[in-house]
Amino acid sequence: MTGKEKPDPPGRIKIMASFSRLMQEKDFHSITTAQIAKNADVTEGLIYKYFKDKKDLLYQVLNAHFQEFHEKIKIRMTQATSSIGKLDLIILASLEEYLENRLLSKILLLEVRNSQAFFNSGAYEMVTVYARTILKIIREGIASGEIAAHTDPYLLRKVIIGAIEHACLGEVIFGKPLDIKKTAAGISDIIFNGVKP
Amino acid sequence: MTGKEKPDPPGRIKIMASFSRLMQEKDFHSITTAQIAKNADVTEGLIYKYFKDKKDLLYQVLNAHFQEFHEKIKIRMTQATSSIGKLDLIILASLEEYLENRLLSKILLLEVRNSQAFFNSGAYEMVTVYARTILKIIREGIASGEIAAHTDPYLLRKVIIGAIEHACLGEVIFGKPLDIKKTAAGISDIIFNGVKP
Amino acid sequence: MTGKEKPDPPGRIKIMASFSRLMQEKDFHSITTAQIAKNADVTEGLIYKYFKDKKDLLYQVLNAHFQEFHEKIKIRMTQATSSIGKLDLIILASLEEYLENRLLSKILLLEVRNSQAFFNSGAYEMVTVYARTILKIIREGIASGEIAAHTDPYLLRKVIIGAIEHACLGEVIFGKPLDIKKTAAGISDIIFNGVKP
Amino acid sequence: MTGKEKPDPPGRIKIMASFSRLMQEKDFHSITTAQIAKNADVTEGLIYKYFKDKKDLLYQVLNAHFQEFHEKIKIRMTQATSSIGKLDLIILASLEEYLENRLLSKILLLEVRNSQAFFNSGAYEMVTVYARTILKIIREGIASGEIAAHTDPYLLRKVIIGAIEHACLGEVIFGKPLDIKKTAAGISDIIFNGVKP
DNA sequence: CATGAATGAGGCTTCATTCAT
DNA sequence: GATGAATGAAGCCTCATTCAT
Repeated sequence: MTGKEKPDPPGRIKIMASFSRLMQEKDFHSITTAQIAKNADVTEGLIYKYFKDKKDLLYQVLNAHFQEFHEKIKIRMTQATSSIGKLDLIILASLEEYLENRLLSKILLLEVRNSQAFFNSGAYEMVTVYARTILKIIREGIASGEIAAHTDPYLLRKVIIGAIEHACLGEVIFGKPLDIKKTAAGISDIIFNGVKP
Repeated sequence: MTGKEKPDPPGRIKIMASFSRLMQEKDFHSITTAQIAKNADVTEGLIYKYFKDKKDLLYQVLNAHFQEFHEKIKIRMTQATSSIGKLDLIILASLEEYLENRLLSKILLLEVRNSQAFFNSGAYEMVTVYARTILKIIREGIASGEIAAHTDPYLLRKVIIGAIEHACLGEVIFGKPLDIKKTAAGISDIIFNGVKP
Repeated sequence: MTGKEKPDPPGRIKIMASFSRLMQEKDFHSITTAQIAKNADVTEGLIYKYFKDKKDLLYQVLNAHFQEFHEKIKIRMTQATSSIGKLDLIILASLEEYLENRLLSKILLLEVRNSQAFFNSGAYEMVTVYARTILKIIREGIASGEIAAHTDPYLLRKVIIGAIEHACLGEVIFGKPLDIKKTAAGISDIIFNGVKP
Repeated sequence: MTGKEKPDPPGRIKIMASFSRLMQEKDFHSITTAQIAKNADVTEGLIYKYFKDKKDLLYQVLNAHFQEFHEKIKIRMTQATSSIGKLDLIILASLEEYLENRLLSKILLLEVRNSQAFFNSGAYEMVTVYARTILKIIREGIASGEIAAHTDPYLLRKVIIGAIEHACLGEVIFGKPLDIKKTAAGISDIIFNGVKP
């Protein structure tokens, strides 16, 4: 009983939806406030009633999408018991989400890196939550002996996230289809078993 | 015998140098032609004598830097005999180059991904040459038995490049220092030996 | 018998108070209806229930403050008998009021002059009442022989008001402190006795 | 022979002229960059090639006009020998200039006071030069015994400038004609001889 | 080989104001 | 008596780009 949280005004919703739609097609810089407004069937001015900035709009939308993403990841992870199992699941789920939720992945893979500001924004926090989750699992794996003791957890995380993101790049940029299951399994195999015969 | 290659006119050189300098500090979108010109001690108009447009300037500069980069990589690779040894060297050399040549890495990691146009540009060719080099080595490794036969070469390449790029991200964006040798060795270890104990 | 004057509704009062407060800090143009409303803990819409527009709000507030101002001046003037005594008092009282009532002086010295509209507004009437009071006293002084017969009353008024206002400018704009008594006495001395030895 | 100072580009000149013209009719805030450009038969963008800001444009124009003003004042002052004679001339010349050069007086009397920024701008320097000139003459007058020893020079300056400015206000705002010679003489008489009979 | 004056399109943002509830 | 969602007009400014000289 948190009390009735008054729903967002229609204008706000329409603006966020419009922006989400546009982000699917173009990059942030190429989207103009005029387009956002027109697409939302709203006046440009209204954007600034609900968002400080065009950038603020990006962050808010990103936030909403990421929230969902992280929620799903967490739920799935309960299905695994071993640490490596969990990481497997994260790799799979991340790939799935990245590809399913093109908007999110575009923002994460392409836009966001450009702007110092982003990393100082609250939006970046979310990303780190995701990253911390991975780190935690790695440490558990090391503690439990599943992962070799001498492994640098930060570096392993870098390899995992790097592999995931790079694997999606082609899809995101060129729309090349990707066999998610196979890719996830392949990444896991390489990272956990190594490529030596 | 290409004949005497007439040297670039001073204006052209100054413009490229100026742009390179600016790219070290800011992102492409934030650099204005006015700044480029001022920084080069040249008039804005001159830029358009030598470059079709601002993007063309980016590609040309990128090209110049990448050429160097790839040259170095190739030279180093001669120092290794085994395929895995070569990949080790590539990982190390790439990290080194990325971090040493901030301009190049910034373009590669941040700018370039944003622009569809880039991938259709000649500039992207260069990147693929690098990627193909890696792929070739992987295939040699599989053929020679150094790398497990069931390995998907494309995926392995993705993991390698993903790991390298992600490892550099923090440095590039935040300026966090990175122990190159240790990082390179760690990545190699994870990918080639796996993280299982 | 104007009957019971129904008290102003709370919203109206809050809005005027809010606007007064804001005028203390910023100039009219820099104050937005949004700020006024927020500061008054009221919605923007309500402003337009009680005031025709933003300018109307200014005039109404100015009016209220000026009324007070003029009231005080009139009361004080009863304490003097000679015309020059009265003018002395006006100079002193005006300085006092200007400095005490920063809002009023800011409006009078800075805002109001900018707007043709103001001078066509009812608000300007008030100012002229003040000016007429001064003129009347000057004429009385000339009639009674206290002031040299050849003095142009309009011009003398200009000198008096000009001196007062300019003397306050520094304080109003920069917040430079001002010794009121000394300043008033000095102005009186200069104007009434001249500066020749 | 300071060398040929290259003349201002036509665009710059047209913009300043256009702005000067517009300032004659409206106040700063009501003048839009669009109007300035149209009136100058130039594109809006060009304004920002030559001026940092709309405000910068104001200052530059003010500067040009004030320079002239001060030049004239200085020349005239050489015609008087006594300090009071010089002040007489300043009063007369200032009135003349204010009324002749409506643009300057408008800026000085109306616009400029509104903006804190102005007083921190280089433009304000000029005004203080004028003010300092007056102060210097007053002090000379006191030293030479022309002006009563007990006179506060700052205050006297305030009275003089205040009288001049206030005397012009009506003309500037309403276009009421003003007999300059008579007004100047009247002000001088009041201030130097006092109004007592 | 290079200049420098000028353009034009459009971007983001602000704000007073209205109106249904 | 008051709210709050929404408007629309316009403002300032930026920038890549062109072209005559």
